[in-house]
Amino acid sequence: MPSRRDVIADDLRDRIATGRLKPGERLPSEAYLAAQYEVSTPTLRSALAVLQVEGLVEKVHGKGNFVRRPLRRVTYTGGGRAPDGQAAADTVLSVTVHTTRIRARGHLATLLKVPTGSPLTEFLCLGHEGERPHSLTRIYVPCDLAPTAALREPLPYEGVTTWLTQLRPPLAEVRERVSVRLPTPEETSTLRISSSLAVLAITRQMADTAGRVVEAALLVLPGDRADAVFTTHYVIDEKGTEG
Amino acid sequence: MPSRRDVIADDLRDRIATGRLKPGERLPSEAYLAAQYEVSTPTLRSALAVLQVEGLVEKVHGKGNFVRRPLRRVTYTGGGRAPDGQAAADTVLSVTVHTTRIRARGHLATLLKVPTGSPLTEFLCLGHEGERPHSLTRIYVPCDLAPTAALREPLPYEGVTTWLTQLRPPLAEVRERVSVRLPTPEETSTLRISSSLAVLAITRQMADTAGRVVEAALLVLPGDRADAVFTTHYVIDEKGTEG
DNA sequence: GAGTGGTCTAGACCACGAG
DNA sequence: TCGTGGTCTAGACCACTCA
Repeated sequence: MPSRRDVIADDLRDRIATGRLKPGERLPSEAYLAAQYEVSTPTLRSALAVLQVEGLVEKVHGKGNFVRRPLRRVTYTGGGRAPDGQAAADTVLSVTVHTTRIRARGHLATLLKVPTGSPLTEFLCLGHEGERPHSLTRIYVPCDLAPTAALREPLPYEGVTTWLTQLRPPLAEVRERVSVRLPTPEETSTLRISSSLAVLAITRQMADTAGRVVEAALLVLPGDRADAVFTTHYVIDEKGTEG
Repeated sequence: MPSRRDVIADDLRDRIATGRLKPGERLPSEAYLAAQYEVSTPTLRSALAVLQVEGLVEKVHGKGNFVRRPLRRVTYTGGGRAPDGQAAADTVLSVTVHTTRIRARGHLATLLKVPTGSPLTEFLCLGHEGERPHSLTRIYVPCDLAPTAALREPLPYEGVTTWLTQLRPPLAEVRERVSVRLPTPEETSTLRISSSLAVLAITRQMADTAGRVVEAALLVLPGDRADAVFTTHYVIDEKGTEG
């Protein structure tokens, strides 16, 4: 038994898909649409909420509801580098918002495998595509490993990643954990997304050949336009295959 | 300015976190809670909706609202194998629901890099944890590569993965794309999840040393209890590092 | 100030589950 | 049958945007 909400959402979705409502276009007011569909405003609004979490409609308080322009998808490349061998994420405009020294505690200390209270350098990076932010990255590096220049002048994200490739001992392993969750209120405002839009959360650990964790990173990407790609190469050796 | 919905959601969340409401316990009725918080039922219900998408509360029509038991997290291991070198996902009870022959078309043909209309074998697998389903996997293999036994008697998921390790030419690359989206109505009922709970969708391509795609898989995992872990090892050679 | 969305109310009626 | 949640209504009042 389809609810009125779903019937209306389906109809509006179809109107958008067929171009009768164009990207960027403002929808009729909620009051008008409610009258058109012969439902109350809460019912119409619940239909719009469906389209909102689907990323098809954007609500702007005081202005109206708008058909969202199709978003270019953001692709995160796992393994610490992009397919062409460049450092990952170097093609996006990325802005380092903040570089600070903090002390490891709780989950962060566990991730970096350092004692609680160890000094860390935090890089807070906000990725942009034009005006819109599309990624929030918090990178943590043990202080003795961080480039000393980083604290004098903010280092861009690319700087951190390219610097990592020059490590001694060299980088040996990247471990990335991907999960889905709702954004925190802070992430909601920073990324300018709806609080009901799930995000792709990636926790990255990078270790050198000595087994030391040289970087831990927490990445947050909007779920409606983010992909993460991981490529594993099998190496043939004398005893079989290895991931 | 915190809305009443958020105030109520925060309070109930706290009651659950501190154990004043225990896992599995039934909440007071919505009418009772609405009276207790001095709000109308729609307002109270919107607060419960918040907790529902957070996975803290489960609504059961005709019975009541229940505190969800903490779910064991499901970890998908990328790269085609689990950390111990075993085939991935071999520790979960996995059930092959269906094995069929279909023909490649659209996105699937692109994924497998075969012409439209090519015969494929589809393995439809449902992973379980006890009574609850926790993963839906659709595996596609070109028919000439699929074990002929597979069509006589259903092959379990483990069978497919172990069989892949014995390929000639051997497996050379696994490429996995992770994204977030809302479940389709079919996935909602198969996985028994809310239609508003985002899922982790993984598209996997496996190629042999000749570059032929020997398997494409579409995995769907509930976002509230699924993680995916990817590990990349850097191999040191004479000219530098390689992912 | 006019028009928009954001929130909330106090009910109504229906569908489901258990006794 | 009774209590539960599911859906919906008709309207109120507030907050934001823009002329």
